[in-house]
Amino acid sequence: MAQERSLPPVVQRMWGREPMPRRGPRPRLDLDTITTAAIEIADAEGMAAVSMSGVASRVGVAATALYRYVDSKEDLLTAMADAVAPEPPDPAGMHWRDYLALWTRAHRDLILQHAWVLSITVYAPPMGPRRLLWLDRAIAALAGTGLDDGEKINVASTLTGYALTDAALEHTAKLGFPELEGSGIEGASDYGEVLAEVLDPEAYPALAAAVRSGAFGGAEGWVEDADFRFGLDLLLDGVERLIARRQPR
Amino acid sequence: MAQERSLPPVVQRMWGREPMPRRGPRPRLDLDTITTAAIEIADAEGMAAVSMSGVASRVGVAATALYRYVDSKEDLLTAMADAVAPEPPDPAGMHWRDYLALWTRAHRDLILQHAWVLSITVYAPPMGPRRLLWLDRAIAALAGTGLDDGEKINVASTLTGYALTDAALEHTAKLGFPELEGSGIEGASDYGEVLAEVLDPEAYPALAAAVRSGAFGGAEGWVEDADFRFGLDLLLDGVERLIARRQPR
DNA sequence: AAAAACTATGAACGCCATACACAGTAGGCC
DNA sequence: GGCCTACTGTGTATGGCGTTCATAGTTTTT
Repeated sequence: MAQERSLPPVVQRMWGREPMPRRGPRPRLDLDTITTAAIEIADAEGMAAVSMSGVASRVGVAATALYRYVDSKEDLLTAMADAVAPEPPDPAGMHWRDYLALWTRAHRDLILQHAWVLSITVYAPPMGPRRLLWLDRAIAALAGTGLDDGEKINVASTLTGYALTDAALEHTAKLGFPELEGSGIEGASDYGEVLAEVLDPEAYPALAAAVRSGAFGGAEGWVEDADFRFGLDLLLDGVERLIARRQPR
Repeated sequence: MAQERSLPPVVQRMWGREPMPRRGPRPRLDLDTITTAAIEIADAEGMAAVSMSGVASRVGVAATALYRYVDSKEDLLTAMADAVAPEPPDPAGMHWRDYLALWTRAHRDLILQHAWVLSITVYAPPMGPRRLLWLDRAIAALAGTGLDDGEKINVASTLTGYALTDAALEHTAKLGFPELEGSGIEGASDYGEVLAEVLDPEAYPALAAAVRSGAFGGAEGWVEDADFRFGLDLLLDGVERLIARRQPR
């Protein structure tokens, strides 16, 4: 209590609490139109194309005008990361497991549709209204399972992390590896060939064997979504087992 | 086969294949000393302090000299991400579950000790010798479980992602949230208070209830590592169940 | 009508990654 | 031994970036 505790301006604006100035000209913008413009740029041209001046010119102001609404570019990025999230799916009447599977998949698809999210540190605990709504729905879905609130939050965090991980993997698997651009190596199966070329079977016995057996084969035997469902089921099995432990009937 | 397929220079250098020039002056550097210098800077002052000129002046050359060893800063970053990894723990004689728990924990601790890793896209499939060695050990630990190679790799990927997720969470929980710097909000429990202030219980019923019940309490009832072990056990339970399905005896 | 409060602007700063021409160096070859 | 050639590190330069600051302009209050 020794220190003034107030939310930073951006957080307030994220929650729609735009300060209404009593005097002076009306603001021409609000945080929403700014983040929307930034998101459009990121969607179209990638995160690298998002610059303060770029966003500013898209909304029709000078670059420096943005700093009336955002303290730094960092702020803008976190606002973007919240604003991309749509409404979460509705858990009404669904079994927790079905819902969480749907929820995690939707989360992953969301990230894949806006892959630039991966280049923001999404790991920071959510502060914005939309991501918190997702969290709320996940917790709600776990009502009646016997888990305590802390456990519910942990489950949601773990699933969020999994959605991120899988989205990132799928993204690089589809679009190729940035490091290998222009080297003729493009897909996941080529990745395997690279490994085969570089790996010393004595130093990397298990991995070399896996590569030789074609575990990175890619196209052949590829089932849409198989990898995602694999890990997801792993996690949900774990949750189910935890719930069973909490309700031993 | 239509295209020349050759590894990019950095990848070759990561694997110790430094080109030995036949003529001209001997190179004063190699990739290793460069990445070592960069890592020292990142460890001491954070990723933001890693600039080409900074790294260059630390190794005693002009900034542009680095481009003889690295095609771009991106390249340097991926080399760094590989070079921080120490030797993985030795799986000899351990049960797969014990080893993977140890492995994942070591992985997380590694990231926490070099938190700047989180600001690199670590999601790209590993190409460097050290991270691939970690992957090799995880696969090796799963020998004799009846999983096929693809499944083993998926397990390792999922655990890697979990280590990342948890490291990021723990990092921000300890050091506070960058967005809230200078606002008097510092730990995880303050985070809960912020949420309480901002959340509308009607729009966020489950989350608001969790917050009120003190699920973000932080210090009280905090057990070292509890959150990490929670998710890890979730995952390993899932793996165990999968293995049981593969070997139904 | 004047003052006060607030907005957007334009110019400027420092930093960064990177391109390019050049100077210096050292092995290969006659 | 001396030239050629390939290669390394340097210096300079460029364009872009995020951000600061003083200023001009606009609207409300008094």
